[in-house]
Amino acid sequence: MQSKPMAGRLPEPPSPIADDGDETRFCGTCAFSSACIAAGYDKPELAELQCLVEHVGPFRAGEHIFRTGDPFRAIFAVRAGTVKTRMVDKDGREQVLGFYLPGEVIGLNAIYPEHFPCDAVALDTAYFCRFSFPAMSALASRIPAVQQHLFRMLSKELGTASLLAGDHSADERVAAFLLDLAGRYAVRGFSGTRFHLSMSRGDIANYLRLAAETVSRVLSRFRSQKLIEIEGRELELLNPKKLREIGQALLPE
Amino acid sequence: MQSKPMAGRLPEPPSPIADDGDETRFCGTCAFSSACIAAGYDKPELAELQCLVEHVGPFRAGEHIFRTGDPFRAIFAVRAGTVKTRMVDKDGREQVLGFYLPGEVIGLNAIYPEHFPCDAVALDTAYFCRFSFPAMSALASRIPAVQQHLFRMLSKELGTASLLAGDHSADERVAAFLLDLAGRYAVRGFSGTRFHLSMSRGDIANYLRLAAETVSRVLSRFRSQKLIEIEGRELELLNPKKLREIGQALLPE
DNA sequence: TGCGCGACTTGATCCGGATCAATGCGGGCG
DNA sequence: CGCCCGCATTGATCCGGATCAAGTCGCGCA
Repeated sequence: MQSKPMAGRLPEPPSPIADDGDETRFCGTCAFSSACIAAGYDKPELAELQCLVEHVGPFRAGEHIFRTGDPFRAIFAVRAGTVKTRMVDKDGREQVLGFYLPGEVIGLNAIYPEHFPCDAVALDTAYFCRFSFPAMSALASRIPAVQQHLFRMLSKELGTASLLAGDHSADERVAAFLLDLAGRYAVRGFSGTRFHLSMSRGDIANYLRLAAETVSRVLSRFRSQKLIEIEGRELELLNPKKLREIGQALLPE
Repeated sequence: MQSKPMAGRLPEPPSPIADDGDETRFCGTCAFSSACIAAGYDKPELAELQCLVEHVGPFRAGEHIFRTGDPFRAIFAVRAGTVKTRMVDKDGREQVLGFYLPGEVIGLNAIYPEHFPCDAVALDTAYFCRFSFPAMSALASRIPAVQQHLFRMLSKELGTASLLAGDHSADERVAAFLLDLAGRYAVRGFSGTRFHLSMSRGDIANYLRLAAETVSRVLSRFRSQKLIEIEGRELELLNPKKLREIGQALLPE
């Protein structure tokens, strides 16, 4: 499915990894980092956060991090790689709910049902930090910053869910999708103009409620209009300004 | 505070009201009720919950409870009436995000941005319980049940956001919408087969990403198929089983 | 009482994107 | 090496729902 870390043919950009490799500190780009900072790196609370986190992985492309119906015990921060979440209805039709990049968190939508309501599937080789949720809750009770951080992550995800709402044209959706990805890479410190699409055209289409052929056509047209350069899954945004005009109805502000 | 719902008697059909009128206890059907019960009705903590809640209203149809950009200070539980939330993009196009019935909570998606990302508009005469969020957070830190309840409400809303995802036919969407409303009324103790649609066809259509004409046509067809009886905004589900078959792809399980 | 307006219904036509189909491409594997 | 399979691109056709257009109903208000 996806080319292995084998550095071969193309001079790929370095694979984004959100791990500074320093065990005594917490990933600087992780979604939890601000909670950690607020708690204070030097305080004993941070040590507790360290205690309840567990590094898991690698998962290979196509492997499940969790499956629909699994009992909810933990949330996961993506340390490296990319994940899609999806629901499969009883007719077997897949519905992609979202893509998650290094530093982002999956599993929050399982708190209420207490079971995962969707699958999480690795799109390439992926590593995670696993946070026991009971321990996390307990910690949140004692450290307001941690509680606040959980509230904010949940609330934030509520906001992004409504991003793909609305009846918008294929052009708008694709442009907004590319800019959304770009922005999320940029905020984690990666390039916001050149990156690798870990997901297939089919996954993008499914996520955007389009047909794979439509996504392919729109990308081709964007390329012929010099808005992007794309070869396979390697993408470069040539004219983000114009893309933003196209996708503005779907983008924040 | 505690302004009693002024006896401005409505000549309307029995409007669902989530307020038992007992000042010393909390609305039995409210979304917060389980948190209160967990805290224990007799314990002093409940008194604190009582303190931080403020009854507001009435709001007349069309009035705003909050507007896009308002600073976030509180969340609101619907005590009576119905609310829609909506975003308006810069072209002035409206996007309905959801409808909220008595006992449900609005404003959770404003925690992260710290400003309301959408408008909340009363669809009929509506009353609310207003919960100061800073006070609520503080209380959550001391009462695990309250914290857990907030987590669950947030997580639950994440789940419902994905209800209208997916590319589904107009029939599926409308059937699922009616059953969703029915289920939400039923869980609050109201009739799950006969109820009033507080929102216009246009609002329903906007929410479901359809045209108003399409919604009208589907409802007419459902009626001719004896699946529902509908007159104006008064609705009765005649064949929920069949509706469930139609809307199954969009419904939980 | 009659007017005017907004909500709703129903019919006719149009179009964006889905679907069907053919081809190219690369990679894994026997 | 050659086969096969899944992903991607591109072209041709089709269809569900949007849009345009009329007409009805109900209600607030002068």
